Amino acid sequence: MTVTLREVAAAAGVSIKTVSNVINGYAHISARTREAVEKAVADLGYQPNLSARGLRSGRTGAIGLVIPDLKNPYFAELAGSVMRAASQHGLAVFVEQTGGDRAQELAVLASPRMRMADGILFSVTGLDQADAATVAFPVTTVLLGERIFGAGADHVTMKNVEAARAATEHLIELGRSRIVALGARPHEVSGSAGLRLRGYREALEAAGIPFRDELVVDATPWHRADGARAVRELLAAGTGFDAVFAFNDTLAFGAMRALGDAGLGVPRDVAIIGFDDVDEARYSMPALTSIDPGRDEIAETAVRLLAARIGGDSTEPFVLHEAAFRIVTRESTGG
Amino acid sequence: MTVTLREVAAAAGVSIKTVSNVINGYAHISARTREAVEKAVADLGYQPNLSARGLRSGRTGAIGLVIPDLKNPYFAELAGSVMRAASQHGLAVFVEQTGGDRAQELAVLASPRMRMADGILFSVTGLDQADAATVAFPVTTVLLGERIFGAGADHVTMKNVEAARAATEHLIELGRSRIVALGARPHEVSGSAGLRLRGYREALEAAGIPFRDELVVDATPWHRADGARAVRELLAAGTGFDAVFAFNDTLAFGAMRALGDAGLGVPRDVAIIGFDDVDEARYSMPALTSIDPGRDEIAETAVRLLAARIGGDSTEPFVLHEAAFRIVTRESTGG
DNA sequence: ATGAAAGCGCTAACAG
DNA sequence: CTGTTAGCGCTTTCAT
Repeated sequence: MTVTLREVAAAAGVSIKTVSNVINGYAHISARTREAVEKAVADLGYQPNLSARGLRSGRTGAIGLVIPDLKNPYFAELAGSVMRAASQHGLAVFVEQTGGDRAQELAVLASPRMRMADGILFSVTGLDQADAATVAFPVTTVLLGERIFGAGADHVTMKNVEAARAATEHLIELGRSRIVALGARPHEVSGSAGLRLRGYREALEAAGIPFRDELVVDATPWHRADGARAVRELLAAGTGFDAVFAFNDTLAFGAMRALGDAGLGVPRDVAIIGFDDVDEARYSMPALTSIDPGRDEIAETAVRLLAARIGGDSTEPFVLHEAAFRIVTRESTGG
Repeated sequence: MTVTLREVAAAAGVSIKTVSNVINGYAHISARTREAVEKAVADLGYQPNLSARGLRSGRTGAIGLVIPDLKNPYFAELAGSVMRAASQHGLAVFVEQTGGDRAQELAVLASPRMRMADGILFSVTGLDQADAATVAFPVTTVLLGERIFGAGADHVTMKNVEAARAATEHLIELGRSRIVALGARPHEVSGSAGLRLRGYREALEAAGIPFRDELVVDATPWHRADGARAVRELLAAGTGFDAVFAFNDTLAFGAMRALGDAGLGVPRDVAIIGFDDVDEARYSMPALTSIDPGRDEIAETAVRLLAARIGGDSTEPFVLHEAAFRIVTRESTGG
C-alpha cells in the first residue's frame, strides 16, 4: 500500500539517494533525472514517511502551542495566527490546553506528547517567577505573554504598558477625564493587569489628571458578566465617569451592555476602549475601539524565532521581542 | 544528551527488549526486573523517541483536526473538547484551518503534514456531494458536521432537525406564536440552515401555528451584526413577533442587542433561544437559552471511533452517530 | 521470563 | 552528478 523511496527509485531507474535529492530540492541534478523521478513520484503517489524522516533527521516538522484555553477568543485567534505562520515554515502545529493552571502547565511540559514537537510556543500563565529556576523545557521553547519568567528562552510579548497608556490617552484626547480602569487587579504587578494599570496611571499623570481609586475596579476573571457587574456597581454607587478603559474586549462588551441597560449612550455619555481586538469587536454594537496588541506579529515572530532555534542557532543569546501595537478606532470612541 | 533504550538497558543490566516490555506494560516481567528498569528510566530521565516508535509501529500517536476556523467560537470549543477526548486516548491533536473553503479543504487533505496523523477528524464545509466520489482521504477519517457527504467514512453529527424542533417547541410552550426563524437560507436544504428550518416548520405544524414567510429571515454569515441588522429590519417593517429562534448563538446575541436598543425586553416582549450553547451564552445579558448540540458527545464519539479504526477495525461497516442534544434554559426564555 | 537481531523508511557520509 | 551503505531508536519475531 504505502510507496517507499525504494519503489520510486526502481520505477525511475535511479538510486534512492537521487530520489531523496530530488525530493529535498538538492541542486545538482540533471534535468532528465529530475523529470524521471518526478514522474515516478507522481505516478506512484509517493508521500514521504514522516516518522522515518523524523527519526533520521532528528526533526519532526511539528511545533507545539501551549495555551490556557481555546474558549478564550484571544487565544483562539492567537492559535489561528500561529497556525498560519507555522504553515509558512512548513510546520504543523499541535495544541495543548492548560487551563492557565500551574499544575497542568507542568504536566503538559512533562508529557511525552511534547516530544513530538521540535519546539514549543508556551503561553505561560500559571507558573511564576519562582518556578523559573526549576522548570525544564523538554524542547526548544519560545515564551509568549507578558511574564518575564527567567531568561532560559526567547520571549515574545506585547507592549502592555505603552498600549495601555495609548488607550488611556486616546480617551483623554476625546476630552474625557473620569476614566474607569476596568479589570485592574490590586495586587498584581507583572501580569497583564498590573502592566496595563501602570500604562493607565502614566497617561493620567502625563495629562495632569488625578488618579482616583474609585475608578479602578477589579473584574476578575475578565468575563463579559464581570464587566457588566462592575459597571452596574459603579452606576449604583453614583460614581461619575465618562469613559472606560477595559483591560480586555470581553469586559468591554459587558460594560457596554450595562451602560445600554442604564440608558447611557456609547460613546455619547461614556466612551469605551478595549484590549485585544478580537474579531467580535468589529461586530459588536457599537463596534468596539480596541488595542490590537500585535497578534500577528507576535505569532509570526515567535514562529520565526522558534524555527531559527530549531534550525540550529542554539548559541545565539536569548531575544526579547515586543510586538508593536495599534489602536483600532471604531464607534465606541466616536470613530 | 538524549537517552535511548540501549542506555537504559545497560544501566538496568537487562536487554533493550526487556526495557521495551516494561515501558509498554507487557505482563510477564518479574517484579525485580521491572523495578530495576523503572529505576533506570527515572534516573536517566528516559523519554521514548516518538519518531522511532512511529516508524517501527506505523503509528504516530497524533490525530489531525480539520476545521473551518478557530475564530468561530463553536469550532474553538469543539477543538477544546476534541483535545480533551484525545488526551484520554493518549493522542496528540494538531489542528488545520480551512476557512470553510473548498480549495483549502482539498489542499489540507493533500498536504504532507496530514501524514503525521494516524487519522483525521474532518469538519467538512466547502466540499459538497459532488466531491464525495473524487476525494481521497490520506488517512483514516471521521467526518464531523451535518453533511452526509458519501459513505467512505464514519460520520458524527448532531440532530439538527430534532433540536431545532425542540427549540421552537420550547418557545411555543411559553405561549409564543409569532416566532422568527433567524438565519434561514432560502435555497439550502442539507446544510445546518436547511435542517434547522425544517425542524422549525415541523414544530409550527405540530402546534397548528401558521408558517409565515415574513418571519423567516436570512442573516448570512451568522455574525452578531447580521442578527442585529435582521431584527432591526423586522422592527422597522412593523413585522410583529414575540420570539426568536436564532440558528446560532452569535445571531442571538446580535438580536438581543437590537431588541434592547429598541426598548424591548427579553424575554418579556420577545423570548430568544440560540443554537450551539457557546461559553458566552452563560455570560450574556440576559443569559441566553440555547441548544447544546452535544459538543462533548460529538468530540468523544468521533475520537473514539477514530481511535478504534486506527486500532484496526477497518472492516467494520461505517457508522453514523447522531449526538443527543439538550435545551439549556436560561434567562432569555424566562428561565 | 528474557535476549539477540532484523528492519521500519529515510538522510547523509562517503565513494566514484 | 549519482550510487552504496550505515545507521537513527524502536518494536517484534524467534529463540532460549
